Amino acid sequence: MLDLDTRKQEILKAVIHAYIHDAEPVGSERIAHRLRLHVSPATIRNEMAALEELGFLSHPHTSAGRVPTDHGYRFYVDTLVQQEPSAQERTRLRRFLAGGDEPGHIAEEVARALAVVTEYASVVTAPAPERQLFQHLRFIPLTSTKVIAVIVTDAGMVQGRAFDVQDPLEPGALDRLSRMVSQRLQGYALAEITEDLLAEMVDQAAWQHRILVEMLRWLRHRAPVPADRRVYIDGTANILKQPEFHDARTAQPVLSALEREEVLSDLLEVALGRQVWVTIGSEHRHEDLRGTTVVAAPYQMGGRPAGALGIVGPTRMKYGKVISLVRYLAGSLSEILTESP
Amino acid sequence: MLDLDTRKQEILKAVIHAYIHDAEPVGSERIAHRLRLHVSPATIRNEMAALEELGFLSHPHTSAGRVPTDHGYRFYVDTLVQQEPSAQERTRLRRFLAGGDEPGHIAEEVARALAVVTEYASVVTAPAPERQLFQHLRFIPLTSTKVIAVIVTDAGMVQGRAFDVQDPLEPGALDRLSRMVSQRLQGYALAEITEDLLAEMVDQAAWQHRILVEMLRWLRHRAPVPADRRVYIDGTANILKQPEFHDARTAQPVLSALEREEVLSDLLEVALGRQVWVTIGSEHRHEDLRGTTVVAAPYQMGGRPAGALGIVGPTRMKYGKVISLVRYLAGSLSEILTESP
DNA sequence: TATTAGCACTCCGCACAGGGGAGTGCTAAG
DNA sequence: CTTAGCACTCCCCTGTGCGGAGTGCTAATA
Repeated sequence: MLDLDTRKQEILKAVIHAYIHDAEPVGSERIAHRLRLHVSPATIRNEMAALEELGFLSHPHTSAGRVPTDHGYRFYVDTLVQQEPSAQERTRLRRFLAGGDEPGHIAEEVARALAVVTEYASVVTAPAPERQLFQHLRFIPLTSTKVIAVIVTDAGMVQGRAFDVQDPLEPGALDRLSRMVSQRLQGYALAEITEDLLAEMVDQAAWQHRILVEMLRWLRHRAPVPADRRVYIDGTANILKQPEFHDARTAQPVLSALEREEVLSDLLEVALGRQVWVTIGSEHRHEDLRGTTVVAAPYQMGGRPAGALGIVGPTRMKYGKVISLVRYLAGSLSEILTESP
Repeated sequence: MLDLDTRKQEILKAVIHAYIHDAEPVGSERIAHRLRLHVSPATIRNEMAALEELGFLSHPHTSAGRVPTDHGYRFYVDTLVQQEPSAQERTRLRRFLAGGDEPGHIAEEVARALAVVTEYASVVTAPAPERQLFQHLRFIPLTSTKVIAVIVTDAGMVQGRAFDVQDPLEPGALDRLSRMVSQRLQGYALAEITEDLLAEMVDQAAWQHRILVEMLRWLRHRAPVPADRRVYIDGTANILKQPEFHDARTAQPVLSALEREEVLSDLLEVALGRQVWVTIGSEHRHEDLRGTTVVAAPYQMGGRPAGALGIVGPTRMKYGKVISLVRYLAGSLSEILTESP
């Protein structure tokens, strides 16, 4: 099943290209014309019938042309597609990325850029803070019973939060505590800071037990803190431009799904171990997305996995362009994040 | 033009209610039935013709029923609509609001709640940090040439950022600087911290000139900083459920517009001075939103204006429900934000 | 003068039929 | 194995006709 002869491959590719191009079932004649093979439409028809038998193409009705199946697209992306982003797209993306000054917003910038360039929807996770390295902690006394804890990571991220302490604290003690914790946690990834690690310190400074415990909980459950593991999405309205989603009742479930953050995280998560990952139509775990294809790629920060970015579009997607673009952008982003902060 | 006799008002109201209910042009017979007035359809027809003359109703074609115009809706919301949220909706909203723990995410929670309850799209600005009061600043030395500045506001918001300093600094000097700036700026709203204010301090500590200037720029242009003046939107997919947006080509421009943050800010900005503000169809400045109605209301934090929230739906909107809901929620949010932090 | 019954008229929406066209699958010949 | 020829299928478009909803007008009524 996996070894199609060259001509079948060529024909499948041609059908897919034609269908991607104008969203209409393609007939044998178009293919015969398009492929500069010296074969007649009848031959093409035979081959197409075979491809249908194999599950790569399908038939809306008797006298219609062929349409690729998810299976066909899968074969296509696995073995047939290969393309680099054009120089034009590269510079366009570069310019987009260069524009962003505030590093906290890089994920949004990337999402916008992807959406504009591809004309599909784009999804980007912000660099995951759990992977960043702890660098510094400082307790700042606010009132006699209120303390602000501020954490700085190696990527320059600053996060803070207020804590209540039961006993009045003198500033000197807080400074000592700050220094102690800072030294102890130096170099750990945020995700690695566990209860045990803090427990050690509690021994040395019993009276601060409560604040340390609360801080730990903050560090770990900080889950929804601004600009955190948030997922940014942009260009969802682009989906409505696709003819397969011209009927709102088809598009509605898709857009609804894309409003749910867990769904988006799921989409990107599968890409984590790989270079680029494509999920096509029925391969989706989430039912409402069965009409779409997602192309996703992870990016790094200082060599460590930091997040992922992707594209959501119709299964009839410009795979060549999108895959190379996503790969390229993930690479660029990794570079930028590794150099700058 | 503004003094419609009572019967015309009743009829207009009935037409609008019927049309809101099932999105189809409404005829004289339906109204005659609905209104328990002892009048015949013919009389209703005469009245409706008059209302059309006055610009409150219109006619898709000769033999169709009547449809409200934007003008008709305007009159309706200005003088005819009045409704309080049902007890059921109140508790439902309360529960939603109670669920949120992290205060940084209140805007998102509210957006979600509004979208779920109304089944339209919702827009919420996060509490604007410019309005919060400066409470504390602390410089934290990272390396000999890198310093983190952390600001704490009265609302408990903590924001930080790294600065490069040209000359190596000793910690004692930084602490003194922290204390000095903290004292000086105490009680100012973030937006009130101007160049002049910092300039004073520069005299007293000439060598820190650069860091103060940079900090000022940070404070003022912090514009796109996480969880900032950001606008959250949710439930955009709900718009596709409305029959008037069943054609994707109608919905696409609307959803595209709602992806642009400036547009959303504009929508909410008009509400700022008022209690609730309704923008109907053609009243919109932004062309792509001419088919929609926006209901928006501002909310306060500790008595000071902090942000706004709103609903975007079709002009054929459940005005009674939505207006009261938005008003109610803005009030609740003000309370919550004023009590808790 | 306001209301109403009656009625002609308009126009939408739908069902139906028929023709053209695109594209297939089969068969038989090269 | 390829291909020309051909019958066949089914979509889609167009035109037609009809029922129904709803209007606007007119004339009669309270």
